[in-house]
Amino acid sequence: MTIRHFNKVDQSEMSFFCKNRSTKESKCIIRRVSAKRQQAIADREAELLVIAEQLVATEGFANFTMDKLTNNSSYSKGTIYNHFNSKEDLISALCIKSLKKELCLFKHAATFAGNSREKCLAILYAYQKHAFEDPTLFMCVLSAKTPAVMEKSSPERLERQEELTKEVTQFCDGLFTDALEDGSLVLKPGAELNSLVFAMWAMSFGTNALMVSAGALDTISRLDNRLAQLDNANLLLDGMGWHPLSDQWNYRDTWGRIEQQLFTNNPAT
Amino acid sequence: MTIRHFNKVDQSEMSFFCKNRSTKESKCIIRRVSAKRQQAIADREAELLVIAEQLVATEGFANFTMDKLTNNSSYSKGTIYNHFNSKEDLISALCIKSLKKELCLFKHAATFAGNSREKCLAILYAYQKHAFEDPTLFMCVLSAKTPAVMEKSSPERLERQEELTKEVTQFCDGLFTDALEDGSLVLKPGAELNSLVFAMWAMSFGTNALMVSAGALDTISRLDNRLAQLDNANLLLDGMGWHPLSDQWNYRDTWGRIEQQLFTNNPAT
DNA sequence: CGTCAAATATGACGATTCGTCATTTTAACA
DNA sequence: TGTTAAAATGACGAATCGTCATATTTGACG
Repeated sequence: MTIRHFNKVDQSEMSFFCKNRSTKESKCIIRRVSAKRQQAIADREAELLVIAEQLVATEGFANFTMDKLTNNSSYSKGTIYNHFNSKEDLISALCIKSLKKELCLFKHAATFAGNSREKCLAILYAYQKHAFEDPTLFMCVLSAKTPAVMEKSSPERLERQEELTKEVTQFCDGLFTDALEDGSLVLKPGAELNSLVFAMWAMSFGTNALMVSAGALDTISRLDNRLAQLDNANLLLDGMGWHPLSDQWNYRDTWGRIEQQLFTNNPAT
Repeated sequence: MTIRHFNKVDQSEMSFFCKNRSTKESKCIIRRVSAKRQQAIADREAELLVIAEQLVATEGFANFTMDKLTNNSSYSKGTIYNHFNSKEDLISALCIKSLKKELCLFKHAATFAGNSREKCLAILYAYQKHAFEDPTLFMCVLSAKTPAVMEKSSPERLERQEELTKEVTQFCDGLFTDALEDGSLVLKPGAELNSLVFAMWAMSFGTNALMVSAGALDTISRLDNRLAQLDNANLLLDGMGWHPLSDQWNYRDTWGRIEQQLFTNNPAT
C-alpha cells in the first residue's frame, strides 16, 4: 500500500515546519537547514497527501483517521502532526493540492487555439475534467469551505487557499479582459468585469458541485454528464453577449476539439 | 439557554422511532403508540434541532459535540441517540429542516404578482434570503452533501433529503413550464427543460455557496451582496432567452418590489 | 384506581480518536 | 569523530463517540 518513490516536489509548498519550536534563547549562530533535508520534508508531505487521498477515496471521509494514515505510511504520528496540525488541516492541504492542480490544468487549457470564448470553454472543460477524474480532491475544496474545517486548519493553509483562489480568479480576469479588448465581449451598461467573472465561477462551481455530490438524483442523472458544463456555460455566455453566440458557432464541436487537442495522450498534470 | 416551549410540529417529519427495537416475538396485539406521545416526540426532535442549530451557530461546527447538545437540552444522551443515530445524522436532519424552509419560502415567493420571469426571480430572492439569514442552516445543506456526512447519516434521512430536493426541482419545473406555455420562454432547438432547470439550480446554488462560504475573499466582497444573485440570474435568463430580456425590463426594480411586497412585515416562516 | 407490559429515558462505560510531549535518533558541521 | 540542533517516535491523557443494562414512565385493561 505504501508508495515507495516520488519525484521531487516544489519546496515552496512545504508546510512551515517546526514553527513552534524556536528555541527560547536562540544562539546567534542559526544553523541553516540543509536544502537536502528541506527537500526530503517536502517530498514526505507530498507522499503523505497521496496516501491520505487514497485512504479517503477507498474508505471515505468519515472513516479516515490520522491513525490509519500513520499505519499506512512509514512515519510516526508525531512526524505526521509536524506536517498537519490537525485532521482538518490535512483536508485543507488536500484542498490546496486540488487548487494547484486546477490552476495547472487551466494554464494548459488556455493554450487552446481558438477565439476568446472557446478559450473560456477550454478552461471550463479542464475544470469539469478535474472534478470528474478526481472527485475526492474536488470534494476537498468543498469540504475545506466547511466551517468545521475552516475553524481548525492552520492560518497558513487558509491563507494559501485564499492566495490560490485569487490566482485562479485573476487568471479568469485575464480571459475576460482579452475578450473585452478584442471586442468579442462588450460590457453592458452598469455591468462590471468582476461580476461577470464571479458569475462564471459560481455557475461552473455550482455545476460541478451538484454533479459530483448530487449526481445520484435522477433530475441530474438524466442529464448528459459530459455536456452539462458546456450547456450551462453556453447559456451564461450567451447572456453576457460573448460573441460568437451559441447559435452562430458550433460549440459542441469546440468541446470535442478541446478534448482531443488538449486532454488526450498528452495530459498536463 | 434551554428553550422551554415550542409549538406543535408536523409529526410526519418525525424520525422513525424505535426502529430496531421491535420485539422478536411480537404479540398479536400491537399496542398503538398514542398520538399524544408521537406529538411529544416530534416536538422534542424540533426542540433538539433548534438547540443544535444555536450551538453550531455560536461555537461552530468543529466544536459542536453530542455531549454539549446533551448538556444544553433537558434530555439524556440515550434519548438524543434515539432521534439521531450519529452526529452526522443530526447534520442531515438540519439539512432537511433547511430544505423544508426553502420550499416553504419558495411557495410564498411564487405568489408574487408579475410575469413568469419575475416569479422566477422571486424564488431566487427567497433562496438568497434564506442563505443570508440562516447561513448555518444553509451550510448544513452543503455539509450534508459531503461524503463524511452522507456516509454516516441514516438511509431514511438521506431518502428524505432526496425527496425534498426533488420536490424543489419539480416546483421549479413548474415555473419553466408556465413560461413555455405563455410563450415568454421558447426552447432553443436541442435544448431541454431539464437542463434549463438544472442550469438555474447550479447557478443559484453556486452563487449562494460562494457568497456564504468564501465571502471573505476580496474578489467576492467587492460585489454587492444584495444584487449578486439578481445579476447572475439576469445573465443566465437572458441567455435562455426568457422574455422580457433584462434590457427590456427593469429587474432591479422588480427585485425591490419582491422584497417589499413579499418579505417585509409579513415574512413566511 | 391499580396492575402490568411495552415503550422510553438514563448515564455509566468501553472503544476510538485526537493531539501532545518527554525521550531517542538523525545528520550537519567542525 | 564529536557536538548539537533538528526531527522522529510512540506511549499517554483527554475528549468524544455510540452502546447497553437498568430504571422509569406510559397507558390499556381489569
